[in-house]
Amino acid sequence: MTQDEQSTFIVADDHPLFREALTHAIGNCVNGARILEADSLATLQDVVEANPGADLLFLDLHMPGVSGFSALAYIRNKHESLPTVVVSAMDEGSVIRRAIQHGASGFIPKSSSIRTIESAIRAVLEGEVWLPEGVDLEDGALDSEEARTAAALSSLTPHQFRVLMMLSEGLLNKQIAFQLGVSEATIKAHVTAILRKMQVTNRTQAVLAVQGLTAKKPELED
Amino acid sequence: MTQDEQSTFIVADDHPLFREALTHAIGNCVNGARILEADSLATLQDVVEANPGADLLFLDLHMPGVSGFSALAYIRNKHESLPTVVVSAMDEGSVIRRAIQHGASGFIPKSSSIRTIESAIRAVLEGEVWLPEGVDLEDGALDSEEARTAAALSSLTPHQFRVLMMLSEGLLNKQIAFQLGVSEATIKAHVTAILRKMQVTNRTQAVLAVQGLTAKKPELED
DNA sequence: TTTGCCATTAGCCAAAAGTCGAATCATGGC
DNA sequence: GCCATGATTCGACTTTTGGCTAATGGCAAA
Repeated sequence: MTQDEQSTFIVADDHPLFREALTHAIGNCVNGARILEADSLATLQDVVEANPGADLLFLDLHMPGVSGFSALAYIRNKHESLPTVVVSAMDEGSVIRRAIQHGASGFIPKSSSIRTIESAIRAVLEGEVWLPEGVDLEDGALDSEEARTAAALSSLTPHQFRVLMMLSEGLLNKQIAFQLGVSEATIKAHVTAILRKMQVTNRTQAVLAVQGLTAKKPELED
Repeated sequence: MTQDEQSTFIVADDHPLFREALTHAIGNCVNGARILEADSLATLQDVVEANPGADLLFLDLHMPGVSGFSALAYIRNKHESLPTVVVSAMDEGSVIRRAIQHGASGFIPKSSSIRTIESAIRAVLEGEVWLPEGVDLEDGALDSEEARTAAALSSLTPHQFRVLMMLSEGLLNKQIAFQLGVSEATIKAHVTAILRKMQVTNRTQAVLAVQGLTAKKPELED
């Protein structure tokens, strides 16, 4: 139990090479950093739950098991004390803006140089919000529909969230049950709870709500 | 049966004011144009089916009953002789590119001036592909997943397509049956045919495929 | 006219989805 | 230690889905 003072970082990305690069960058910024890696939604949840006091999470928007802002919205609302930096290959302004609106402390395009990444890490560790050059946030309002979905997501338990992500892949209850190693009855119970919390009446509507958090165009009004 | 030589235009947009503006613009470009209007998927289908020889269709990407490129892909593949110009408030390059890839003969941002719109109409009537200034198409390849979905959509009958769009709103068979004024058995027959043609095994997967045609980000690879 | 295709419906059946109530288990507070 | 809370689990039951067969009428092309 000799718990020392070192910082803990979580790197969630399904690309091993990129995880390594990020790990290096972190090492260059912080001495003796403890770095935990996750390459899927399942491991990410395990790591986050097991390390509530982690100092910073690096989160890719696209990993096995989740896509879009679902994981960001879920984790940010569940663990408000865990600053999260989004790391993504999509560097369009609208994606960056939404990431910040969902609570990200920064946004690092995957095309960034090591030098840039390191300065981003340093900035975020000091409590700043780091953005790529040339990006400003203008209005800070999240689409109300999207905000409602994000709030609903954050009310889900870890298992429920994972089940919802699997529903969003079009899987049957039976398939989900098999993959999670529980009975179909358990999945049904989870689904019922999900539908209730998301205020929808069937799985298709739940999936549609989640899809609204997947990277998409801002729909301009006329 | 005194069929004269006048041109027929179809304007599909749920915004009456914009339909009127477009109608005016068309009138300024073509003498004695016959203009048919549609404000929803249902009326659009009726008009298109009833006027197979129409000369040009103006199609909004967002109307009651459809969203995204579904209607464009469906109509373009069903009625290849009907040139279609997409009219949309979303004027990002990726949206324009995909519209053209789905067979549009042009793209008119709703923010365009009357003058611009008229020159667009003239260009398209002469067989050109009209784009906003500063947009070029670069590569012309449609995402293969998206192309497969588009092909599947075009194999649907009009009723099947409408049912699929209603599935995509999360409606029950019973609700769809009520709205269309037919029995639930009919809807079930349609759904079965839809699943077969789209090569999926349940309605959620069908809806996910359609969602892939809704405006979304190009997912960059790393 | 004959031949398809489409739309419509019914009926039957198996599978999947969704609801309810209840048992178990862990965890944190008193 | 004990209790309350909430997460997870599950079986039983009802509703919805989806597949299959079969029959009807309309409509358009060969």
